[in-house]
Amino acid sequence: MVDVARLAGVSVSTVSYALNGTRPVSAETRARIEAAMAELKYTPNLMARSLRGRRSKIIALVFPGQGRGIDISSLGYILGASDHAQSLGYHLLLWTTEIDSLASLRTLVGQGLLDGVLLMEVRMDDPRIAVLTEADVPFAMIGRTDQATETDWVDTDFDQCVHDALHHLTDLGHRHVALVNQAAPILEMGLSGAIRTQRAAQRSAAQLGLDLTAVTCDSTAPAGTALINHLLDRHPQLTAVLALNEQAVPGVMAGALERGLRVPDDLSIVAVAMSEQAALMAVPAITTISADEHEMGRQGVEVLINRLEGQPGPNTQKLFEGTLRVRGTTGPARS
Amino acid sequence: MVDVARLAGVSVSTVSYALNGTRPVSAETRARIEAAMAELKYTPNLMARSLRGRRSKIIALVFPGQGRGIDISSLGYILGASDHAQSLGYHLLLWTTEIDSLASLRTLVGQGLLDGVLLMEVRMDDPRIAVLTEADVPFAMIGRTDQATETDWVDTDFDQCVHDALHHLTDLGHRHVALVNQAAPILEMGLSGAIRTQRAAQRSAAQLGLDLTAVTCDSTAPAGTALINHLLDRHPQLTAVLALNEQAVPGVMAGALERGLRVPDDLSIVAVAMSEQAALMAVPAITTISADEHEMGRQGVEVLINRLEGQPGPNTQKLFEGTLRVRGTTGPARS
DNA sequence: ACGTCTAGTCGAAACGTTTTGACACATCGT
DNA sequence: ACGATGTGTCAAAACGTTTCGACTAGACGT
Repeated sequence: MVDVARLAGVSVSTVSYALNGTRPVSAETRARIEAAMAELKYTPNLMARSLRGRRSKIIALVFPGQGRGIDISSLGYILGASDHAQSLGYHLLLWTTEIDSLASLRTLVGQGLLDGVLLMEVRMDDPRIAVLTEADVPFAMIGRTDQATETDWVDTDFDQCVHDALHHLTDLGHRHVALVNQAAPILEMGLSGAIRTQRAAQRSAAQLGLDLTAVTCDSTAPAGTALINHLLDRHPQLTAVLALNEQAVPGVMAGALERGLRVPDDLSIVAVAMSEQAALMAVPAITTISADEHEMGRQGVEVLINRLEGQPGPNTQKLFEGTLRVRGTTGPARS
Repeated sequence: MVDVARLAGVSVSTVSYALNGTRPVSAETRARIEAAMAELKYTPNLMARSLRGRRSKIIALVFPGQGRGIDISSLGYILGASDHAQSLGYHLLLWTTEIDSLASLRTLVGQGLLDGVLLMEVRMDDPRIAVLTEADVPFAMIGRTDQATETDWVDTDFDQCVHDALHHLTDLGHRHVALVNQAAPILEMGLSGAIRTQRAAQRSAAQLGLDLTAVTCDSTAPAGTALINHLLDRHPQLTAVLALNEQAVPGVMAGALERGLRVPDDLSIVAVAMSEQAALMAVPAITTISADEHEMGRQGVEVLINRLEGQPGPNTQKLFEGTLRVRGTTGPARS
């Protein structure tokens, strides 16, 4: 920058003003400065800028992805967030350590590297919020806590998803439905989507007069297979499955087939919050109800950056309705 | 840091020495400093450190993920890289803009924010290398270019994968095999894995006396379905498919089933570089040959950071063999 | 003709570290 | 008893920006 200033015959501060428009600069001076920058291939140093200006244009996406295995929908969120961050001129740091490691989160935000944080895999009572509040780091969430009034978030409308899914099944004549949720440890630690789905399913089932059996299932295809076998042994009257477990669903289908059941003739399946891609990979393609993950990731970043740059204002909270896509795994209940 | 120094009754430089071990500090002084740091909840500021020390401990993972849709194996690489970066004390920046946008890459590395770059989706002749070399930014690749002697990389051994896969099919009596590769634009732009697979397949087929039909296919299940129909119309003698297209494979299976063909009895399928998870989601589970993506992502970071911190030395280049996992989609050729 | 405003520019201080050179003191081999 | 070596500490310079206060010159209203 000193070189640019010298070459353009102005002071460094003038170069800075030309760069940021902080103060007016005459047209001819600006032209000389720009020429000098081009000639020297000058790019502003982000570290110095951040150090002085105490804003780094870096946000972190906190994604403790290990507990659940890898699902495609997660990648959708991540890519959506990353794309949008870049288009808004931000850098996206990916932080994948386990959710319980609060110390590492504290260190991360303490380093003064981040302008803000976007939280994924939110729990109903999420200890990370205290850490971030204490460190005074702005944040937003993809997902929401139990009392989520004072925070910014985007989330899937699980109530609506579950209700519409169960409604769909009821319309087809199903009366006995199993909810295949995430793995037990995940429910125990209170992952928001899993808990909300559970609650919504119980509520909707009661309302629709359905018999609902709620079970947990590890996030692997084999676990799904084992589970559906166990489930059908115990509850032979079951004709439908509502699943919040992208990875177990194919296993459930496989298990049903192995038992000689046809999908959807003998067993209907509808998956909540499963990605399009995963749904289309199965044969038959899976009936799903979910919100667009890419868009949600995008909006998460949008909300966060709005908080960073906008005036204080009230919290932004966006609920995304899922669209029911009836594909090949739901049909009339066998009589 | 000034506060810590004051509280501990030493100078800032001494605090710095205690922090980094740059110079000896007496045990009692160190204890006082540590107490002061704890009391003040001091965390070193990364921006200042980077500005002065000209190393940021930030690396970027350049992952132009949009061209191909989203596949699970990609997420494996990303998570592997992210985990390992963190365990080595680095931050991982995710950069997802399109591969052709060299200008944006130039800007990124020009900002002096990055210690190094890890490149994914490498082309046989990759223009990004020139950009990085010119900007004098250390880099490593997951994948490799055509003449990859002067660079650091980790890559799947596509030759071995393809050869073993075709060998497996030959052993089962297959003589007429189709190679279902990535989408045409991806091959045209020279994506390394796709090109290598193509070449290796042709070479191995010739060697094994196989009749090989190589085709491209968009990365979606429906495209796979359309393709296999077209393919079987034209080449009814086909009994096996070798695929490098995680997302099309389920579509290929579905298409075959719709035609009344059984898998693997009438059509065998083996997928190259498909993730475990995707393979297990299908029914029957898909026979694959692939390297561990998580481990490769990990090693990519390892190699990069080794270059950053180690002495100059020769280039590190690691080829990962794929392991053949025979599952439910390969069987004896129908006679 | 006088103060007031705005455009345009500059020099210097600040952001929070690391690193350099210098110094004091003790230990050691001869 | 003497230089050499090693340990422990400090003050100050640097890293590359942004921003503050100050200044000039012209325009404007009265």
